[in-house]
Formats: sequence, structure tokens, C-alpha cells
Amino acid sequence: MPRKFYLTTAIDYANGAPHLGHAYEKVLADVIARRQRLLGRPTHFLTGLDEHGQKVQQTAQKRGIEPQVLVDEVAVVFQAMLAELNISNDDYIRTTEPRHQRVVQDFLQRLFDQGLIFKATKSGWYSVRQEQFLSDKDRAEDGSWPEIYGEVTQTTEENYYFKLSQFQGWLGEHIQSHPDFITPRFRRNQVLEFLKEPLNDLCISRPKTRLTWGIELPFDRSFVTYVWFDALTNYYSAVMDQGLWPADVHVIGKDILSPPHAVYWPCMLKALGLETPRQLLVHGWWTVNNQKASKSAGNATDTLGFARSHGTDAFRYYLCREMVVGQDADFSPTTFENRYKADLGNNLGNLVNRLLNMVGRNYAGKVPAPGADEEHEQHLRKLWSETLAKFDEACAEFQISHALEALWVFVSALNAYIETRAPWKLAKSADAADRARLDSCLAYVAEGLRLIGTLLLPVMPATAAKLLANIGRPVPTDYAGQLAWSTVGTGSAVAEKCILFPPIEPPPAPSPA
RNA sequence: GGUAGCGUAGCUCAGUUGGUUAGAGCGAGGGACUCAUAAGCCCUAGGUCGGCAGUUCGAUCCUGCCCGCUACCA
Repeated sequence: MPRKFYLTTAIDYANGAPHLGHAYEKVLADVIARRQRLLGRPTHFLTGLDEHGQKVQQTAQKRGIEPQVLVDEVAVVFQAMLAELNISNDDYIRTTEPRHQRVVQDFLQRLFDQGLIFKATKSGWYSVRQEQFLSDKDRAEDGSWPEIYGEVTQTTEENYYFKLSQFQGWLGEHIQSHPDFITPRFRRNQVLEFLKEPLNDLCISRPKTRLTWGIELPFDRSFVTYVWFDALTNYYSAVMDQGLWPADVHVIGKDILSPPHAVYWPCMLKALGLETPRQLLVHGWWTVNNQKASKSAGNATDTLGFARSHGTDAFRYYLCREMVVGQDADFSPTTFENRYKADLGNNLGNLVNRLLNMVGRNYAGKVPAPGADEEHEQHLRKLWSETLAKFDEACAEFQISHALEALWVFVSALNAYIETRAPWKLAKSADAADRARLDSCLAYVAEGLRLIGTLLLPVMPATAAKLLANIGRPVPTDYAGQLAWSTVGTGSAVAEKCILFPPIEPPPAPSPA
């Protein structure tokens, strides 16, 4: 039994509604997870919710409810999004759960006992409104404090710190000697750049006088731990009893790469004598219509509506196809509809229907055995092996968009192959050689579609399964033996008609924003 | 201000370890066909490969400078 492949997304912060960024990260991780499972690798896929902290406490206060009540509500909403996107996570961790809090406190106590957590006094400028210390870089040009900070006063506060600086040398070497630790490569360079400056020790606490909604420090109950020792620990706390550590991949956004995931987390683990995760997969951000997605504009949440209007799988396809992992990408209704109509409806969906109709008409709905093996057929088989190689290579680097691009070259080739063979003409011929060509044409398109559907299972699980069902093939649970060109489809009973991607009338255009 | 990178057809981008005609997809125009979700297929884009200078027999790909943009950092 191979060791399980363990991957995670970042846990979402329980303040606000799910938006495109949340959705994308889950879809990307889900595609990786589903593909690993199909490749025969037992997989554990974790996502979850980060529920402590100031903003949650404040929001709860404003609404006059307990923070726990608030996060229980938020958890329902976020989990509903996972269900809607057909995310196959095996577990969902919430940082208010005892199983998590226990581990966080254990971590803190162990580091405290080792002398790696110490208490220090910090004095400086403090914004009461923002409840945070300010530094000189927060000042306006003229040296004054910007309006958003409200009253700013000199304050002195005691807090606990983690001796992060002690691990700087080790971390630099670790990143140097593990070139794949941070993917894509240019993100890694940014972290190395960051490490050229000396690290400060990390403040890990807040006094309860300022913040109560958090996990208490086990060695000083008048403080709670703040942000990273709580949030990052979820990756470990969720699986510590299952022998899954270290994680193979943490899927994260570029905003939390440096320093949290690339610096704090590895150093925390090192200090605790635990292994570091194998890889951080860093994705970019989405813009919407080339504008920064913002809560106030609501544009980032509106995009989730496409999953409902065009189907979850079309939405998943679009996200995967449009974003080059690592880069930022733009979500626009126009490109969404173009992809839906062209890639999905016209190229793929229509191809399926072409096949079904012709098999129904000429072979009573049973896929024929291939007959002629001529240049066109040989070319198609060769193209498939090239496509598969490219697809695999791209997926190994998590470049799902490139993988799909390569696969669609093959989709187009099947459409072109039909034109070349012109089965509607072959069907009228009395020549036995033409009959053999017709056999091959439909057998080959059916086989091509089987392979396409199989490869698409991680990206569009339901649609790919529907495709396979409509061409009379079972849905594989393992890729072994499923991805090579074959004749397994011979004799399969195909459906009469199948519209995988029905035309969607665009909603009446609202007045342009 | 520092570091890295980018600037290629209307749009989104690929590419050339320097070498005869610089590519793809989408959009747009044209054509032949009809199995199909009015889908699919074929043909057409002549774009100073950001600007200037240099290295070279020869640069879009190398070097320098300039302009514009982006990311990370300060």
C-alpha cells in the first residue's frame, strides 16, 4: 500500500462570503486530488476554515452573537460552495474544533519548553481603531497618521514571540536544496530574495484584553495565539493521527506564500522536529473584467453564478483552462461564454452527438470494430500518444491549462478526421473498402471520445462520466490500462442523443458597470 | 528606490540554444459540405516581434541605454 498523497488548500477565513478566489483554489486542488486517485495513488484531500481572530470577533459583536454562532453559519456557507463545485475533499477542518486546538496548544507548549517562545515587551505607536501596532512606513507623506488609523498613541505591550530568526540559515539552505519546494519557480526566487534580509522573531500572541476569540497559550492563559500558529497548524492537526505527515502539496495563493507558508510554517515545523511539506503550489489571483475583485463591487461573488447557469463542470473547466498556474487570470463573462460555446459545446459536445447519431443510423447503436487501418487512422493513434504525453507532463507541473490545451488539439483532430472520412458518403457506398473505412471512422471517434472522457474525469467529473455513459463505456476508477488506444469500445451500445453542453441564453445584459 | 520579469497579428498568448517564407487559439472575411447543439471542416491576417544604439556575415531571440507595464520587496 503506497503512502497516501496528502494535499491541502489554504483554509478560508471565516469572515465574508465565498468568492472566486476561494472557488478556484478548491477546484485546482480537487483536480489534482482526483487525478492522483485515478493514477492509483490513495489520496487525502483536506480543506477547511480559519475561524479565530479579530475580524470574526468584531463581526460577531456587531451582530450581537457569539463568535461560535457566527462561524457555524459561515462554515455552512463555505461547505455549501464545496458541494456545489463537486469538491472531493476527504476532510474539513475547522480551527475551533478540539482536535485542532489541542495540537496548537501542544505545539506552543513544546516550543515554550524548548525556549523557542519567549516573552518580550514592545512599545510603539498603536492604533486603537485598527487594534494594531504601526510602524513608520504606515505614516503618510507628511509624517502624520492616515485617517483610517483613528487615534494613534504610544503604547507598551507584552507579547510572546517565536524565535524565527534562529532558523533563517536552515530555511535558506532548505529552499536552495529543494528546488521544487516552491512552485512555480519565480515565486521561489521571491522568497529567496526575502530571506536576504534578516528575519524578525514572530509575534504569536495577543493579550486577552484586546482579543479573546482565539486559542489560549497553554503557559499563559491571559493570552491567545494569533493568526499563524493557529491557522497553519491545521495542516498537521487534521492528520496527525493518520500517519499522513508531511503533506505532499499545499495549494495556496500568492498572498500567503511569503512569509507565512514559505517562512513561518517550515521554521515552525523544523523547531518542532517535524518534516516540512514537500511542495507549495502557488497560484495567482483572479481579476474580474480586468478589475480587482472586490467585495463591495460584488463582482467576485457574481462569478460563482456561472456554476449554476452553465453547470459546475463548465465552471471548473473554465477556471482550469483560463488560469496559467502561478499567473493572475481574468474572469470575464464574455470569455466564459466563448469557452463554453466553442470549446465545450461546439468542439466537444457536438462531436459526441455526431458520433451517437452516426452509430445509431449506420450500426443500430452499436460501435463497430475498426476496419481499415490507413494513414488517417495511424495519424490519429500517433496524435493520441503525443497528446497523452503532453497532458501528463503538464499535469505533473500542475499546469492544467496547458494540459487542456493539448487535449483540445486532439478534440479538433477528431472533428477534422470525420470531415476527412466523410462517413455520410461512405455509408452510401457499396464498396467493401468503404465499409471498412466507415467502421474505422466511427470506431475511432468512439475510442477517441473514450480517451478524452477518461482524461477529463478530474476536471469535469460528472460530465466526463456522462460522456462515457453515452458512448456505452464504464467510468474507470483507476487509470491503469485505460489511457492507451484500444478497441474496448467495440460493440458498446451508445445513447441515441446526448447534449452535454446545451446552448445557454445569456441573461439580459445589465447596464454596463 | 531595490530585485525579478514582461512588452510578438484586433484580443489572449506560444516561440526562436541568432540564420531562407515569425506561429496557435479566439474574433473577422471567404469557400466547399451536411453526420451534428445553424455545430464541424478548409482558406485568408502580411504583424517595424516596445524604441534607439551596439556585437555579428546575419538578431525578434545576445549587450547597453530609453520608454511602458507587472510582481515581490523597501
